[in-house]
Amino acid sequence: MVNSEFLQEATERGFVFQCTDTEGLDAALRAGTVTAYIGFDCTADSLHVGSLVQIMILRLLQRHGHRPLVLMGGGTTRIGDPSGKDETRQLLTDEQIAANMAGIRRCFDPFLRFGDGPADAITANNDDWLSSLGYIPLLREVGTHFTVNRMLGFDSVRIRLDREQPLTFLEFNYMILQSYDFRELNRRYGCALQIGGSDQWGNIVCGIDLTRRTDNRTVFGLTTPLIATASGAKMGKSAQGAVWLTRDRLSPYDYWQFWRNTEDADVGRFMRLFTDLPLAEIARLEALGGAEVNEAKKLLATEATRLAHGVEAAADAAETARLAFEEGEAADTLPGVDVPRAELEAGIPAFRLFAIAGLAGSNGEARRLIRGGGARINDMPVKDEGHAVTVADLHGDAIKLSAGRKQHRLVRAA
RNA sequence: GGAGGGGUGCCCGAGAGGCUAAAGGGGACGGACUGUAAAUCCGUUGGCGCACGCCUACGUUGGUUCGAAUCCAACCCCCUCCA
Repeated sequence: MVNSEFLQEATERGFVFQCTDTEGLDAALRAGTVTAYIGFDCTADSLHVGSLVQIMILRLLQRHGHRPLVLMGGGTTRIGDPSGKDETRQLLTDEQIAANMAGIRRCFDPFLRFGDGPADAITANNDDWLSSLGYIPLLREVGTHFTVNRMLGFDSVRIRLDREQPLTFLEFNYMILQSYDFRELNRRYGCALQIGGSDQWGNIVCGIDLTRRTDNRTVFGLTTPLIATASGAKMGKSAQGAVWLTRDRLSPYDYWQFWRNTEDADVGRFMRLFTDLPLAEIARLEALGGAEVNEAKKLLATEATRLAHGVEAAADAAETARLAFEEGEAADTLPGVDVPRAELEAGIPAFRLFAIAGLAGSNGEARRLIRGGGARINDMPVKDEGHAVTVADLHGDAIKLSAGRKQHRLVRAA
């Protein structure tokens, strides 16, 4: 039985997969402010919804008065975490890592409050301590606490070995460095909890052991479940590709659409994980049957978009979608592209325009889209892929392009 | 260091001189049916203003051939066993 508000709500909302010591953690959470960290790889310059569970649990932690610590893996990204990957990752240059880190850091701003207060979120970069480690001193000081016997038993290692995929010695050391991180964060910030995806279990447990053995301090680990859709697909793909959290990668409108298209069976679960809506209200919405779940999906979409992009962008996205799908009108807030007026006056072949608008990845793909009957201009099906689109097609100041029933773009003359 | 096996499109995986832009599956996209859902069925799935045609692509670089993903050589990488 858990009594701390945070752990209780985290459990009810579906954030908890495993915990190293539920009672101990619960007691610590009740005793005072707990600092908890999650590490983020700097392998891309933005985060997508695959990391949203981690971000949301930090947010929940902060809502309950505890302190989130975002650890940027500036150092560990130079190694590459083998967990959950069946192939060695391409090594990144230090410049790429630095650039990625800056991009990722920005993703947290809408979700967490950073500052100097007791429950304000803070960031750290493990490159600050990992890069200056000396090999021999590290082996002597930390290496003695790890047995190869045990390391070989970890899933991240075992999976590679079983699949006969290579695991380099570089990657093999990842868990040692992550363990070092936990101990270091405990020393520097009093961090007592590491949270991570379920594939991080082994790495987290190692860190707990190391901290106990060398510092005689008790720290805790908590993992979140892997989030898949009800039909079993990995979550986080949209027609445009990955569902990024930043608007320069994916517009708030498309972000809203991603949530709007949630499968029926996932609505309740996703609302619990990805919105701040009260559990009682979610329970009510979840009970809606048949086509009524669409109301719940709209709320899910608007709430999730509000968290990532703000109230205004969320309301705009909801209204844009309402006009497009319920009134059949093209709101001028639909994502769009500008095309030089002169080109439009000269006439642009339809297939070309769909590619320019980003509704097709290449001219050829656009041609196929048109041949397949999935392309519309101003809601009129396109029959001729080479048909010249001109200023005469402007409705108001824009041309509405549609790929399929769901993807719409506006083309404006500039 | 030695012996054997292997590197194919987004992924898995077949192909073993021309019929191969490369079977099959998955994924993705489009169509039908719906509720902007799922399931199902159908279609599409390298690039190019794409009827013809040209270009790029079966680890890399060369070679043999009228013709190579397929044969040869060297190299790189991976796996297994031995040392």
